[in-house]
Amino acid sequence: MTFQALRGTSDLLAGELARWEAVERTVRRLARRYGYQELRTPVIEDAALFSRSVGETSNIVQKEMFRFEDRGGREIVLRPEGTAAVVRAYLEHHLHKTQGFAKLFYLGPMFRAERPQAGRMRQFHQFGVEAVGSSSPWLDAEVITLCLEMLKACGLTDASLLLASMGCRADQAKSAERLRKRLAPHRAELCKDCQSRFDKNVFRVLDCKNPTCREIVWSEKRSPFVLCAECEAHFAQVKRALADVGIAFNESAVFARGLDYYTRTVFEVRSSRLGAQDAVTAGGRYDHLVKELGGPDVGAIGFAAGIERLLMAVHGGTPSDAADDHRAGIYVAVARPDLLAGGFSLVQRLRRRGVTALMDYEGRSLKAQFREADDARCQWVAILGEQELKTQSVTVKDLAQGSQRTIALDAFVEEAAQGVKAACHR
RNA sequence: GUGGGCGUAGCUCAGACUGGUUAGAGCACCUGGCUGUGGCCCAGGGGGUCGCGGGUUCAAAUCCCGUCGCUCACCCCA
Repeated sequence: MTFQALRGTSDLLAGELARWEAVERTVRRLARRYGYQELRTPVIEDAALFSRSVGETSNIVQKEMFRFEDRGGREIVLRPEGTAAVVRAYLEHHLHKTQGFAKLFYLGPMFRAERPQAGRMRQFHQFGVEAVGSSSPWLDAEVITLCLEMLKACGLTDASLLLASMGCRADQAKSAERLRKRLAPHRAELCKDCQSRFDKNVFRVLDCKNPTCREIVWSEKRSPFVLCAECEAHFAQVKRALADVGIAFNESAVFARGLDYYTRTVFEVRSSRLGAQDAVTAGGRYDHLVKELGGPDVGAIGFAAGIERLLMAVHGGTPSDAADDHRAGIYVAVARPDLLAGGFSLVQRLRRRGVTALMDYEGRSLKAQFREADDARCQWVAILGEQELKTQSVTVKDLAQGSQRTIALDAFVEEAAQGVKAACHR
């Protein structure tokens, strides 16, 4: 009986992890540059948090949450997204009272019980940014700019930004009504899914792939979306601010986010280097969520980016072992198995002085030890043999140059430790 | 939840259509040539319930059925 990682989950090994760490470093560096502070929330939350925020009728809540009952009969879920939890924490720690406005970012795993495919995992990872407590359009521009800067700094070169405004709640109701009125005469012709979408969430009919549905939707040229004067002004300001800092975008009237909390500005960043799941980032304003979760009536905006998708778009299928010429560290090789004790005390002396040091404990041939030193990309091999033992010295070979010399043991340890210190000051 | 493709060595894959001696290759790994020296070369070696279960047959990696897994797509989304 052998075990394997659950469907839609995966292990990350050293080579791949280097890329993840680079993304995490970049995200933290840029987030702080823009004044956002890291927040870590639990992976499990009260199920109601998401049904209330993301929406009872949303796909995520209806069929994609990992849900279970704990011993006290509480409904628990593995978080399917980050925004609701951030707002929950914002309120739980009274950030609305102590600082009013909070700029937060997070990084971590999310869970959705979907059928896996390219760019879609059951446990996937996101980094995200949330600015909670303001309705300023400048903040929309800041968040979108930060998002693009992060993606670019991570190496994404073909990001395309899609921008739209869903309007306020009143606008959405009006738009929905207009759309329903337009579709009503053709209701019987719509596909089965759209029949139910008509009542549940009409906007979803707009991105139906069914040819008949498409034809009906597009038969009227005028957009079903209406924006009130305030929302129109807000959106115009966002677009102006983005243009001022040189951010290019495509405006699209027909994409609407499938999460109920979105209002006004919504955006998505896609990459052409991805398959069917081409959204690397999505986000938008959620001006009523804080209040709906029991807080004050303040606006907020944020986004979440999929790390797996980002890495896929940046590196494609390139293997990650990145065998560069960089060599570092010392491999201690012993000429005979009975010298293992001397070798072990030498690697420990080196490690305690901050030097990377490796050795083989199997008592293998020098040839095998050298091969391993080379595979591990060590810079030097320090040989301990009979001759060295007699004179309390080591023979040190530079693997890149092939040169070799014998020096006193204590002097060697000192030299190696100084070398590390020098490298740190550089 | 629905469809397509694929499961043979650690990895990438031949072999399958036209069942037939001990199931192969390359890479990786180990050992030796070079008894105190890496990369290159040469020689040798270890490693496989052919995903699993059943059926057909004298005989199944190969044909049939089922099942599990992976993968891509739909849906939806990061």
